[in-house]
Amino acid sequence: MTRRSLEFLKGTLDVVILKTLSVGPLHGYGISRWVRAATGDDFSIDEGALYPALRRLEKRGYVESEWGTTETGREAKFYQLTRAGVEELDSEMRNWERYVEAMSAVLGSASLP
Amino acid sequence: MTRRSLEFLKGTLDVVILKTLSVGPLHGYGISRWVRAATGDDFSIDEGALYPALRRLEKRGYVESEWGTTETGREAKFYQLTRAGVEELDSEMRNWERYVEAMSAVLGSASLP
DNA sequence: ATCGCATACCTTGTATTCTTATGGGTAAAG
DNA sequence: CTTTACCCATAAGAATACAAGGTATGCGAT
Repeated sequence: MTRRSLEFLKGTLDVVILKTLSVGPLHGYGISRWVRAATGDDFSIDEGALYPALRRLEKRGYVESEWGTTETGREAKFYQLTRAGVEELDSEMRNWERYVEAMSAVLGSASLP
Repeated sequence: MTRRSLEFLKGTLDVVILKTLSVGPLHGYGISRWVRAATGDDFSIDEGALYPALRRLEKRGYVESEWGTTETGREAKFYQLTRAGVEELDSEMRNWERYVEAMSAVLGSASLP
């Protein structure tokens, strides 16, 4: 059976991107591929969401960009985390964990027999 | 220290409401209180989100409403799950679990030392 | 008695963020 | 030479949550 890719819950894309960049500088397309691979196609970042998100993150000072050349010899804009970005990632990850706990508290409770 | 209430990720409010109603029929204010209690104030449903959400769910046939009287003698609109609502809850809960797994796959991976 | 508080409903406006659609361009592979 | 993979980007649209405000009732305390 075909497992459709999940839609992103609004607000979680940023932390996914930041986390991906915590491995090292990467360009948009690379981020997209990394995420898809890491999640077994469960997450597939649409480019219409990715590039605006990267600009958003840059505007907020969480990432910096620089044009460079990929391993395959193409021009690409490489993004890397700033110090503020590292802190933001840390903060958002804790937030996510707390969110999951809260959801568990609700969804895990007993319902009617 | 003060723990601010978490913002809802868009898309998860519905499943929280449906789950709350799976315990039994309840009115809006009661849902709000139940959720706050169950999550230790981590989730606090804003009324500007709750009532539109209930209408949305009713429009989609996942809940039905009926005016009644609360234990405290007030008029209140009681909502209860429909059969379709039960299925939707089930579906959304599985979806949520899959989402958490995908997020774990990303956030749990090793980053730079 | 009346004041405030908790209870209960609702609407409007605003902001954010994702999706869908669309567009451009280069290089490698079939 | 045509398709696939690589790479960037914007615009229109939908969806949803938040903020803020408004209405009204019953109850306990002053």
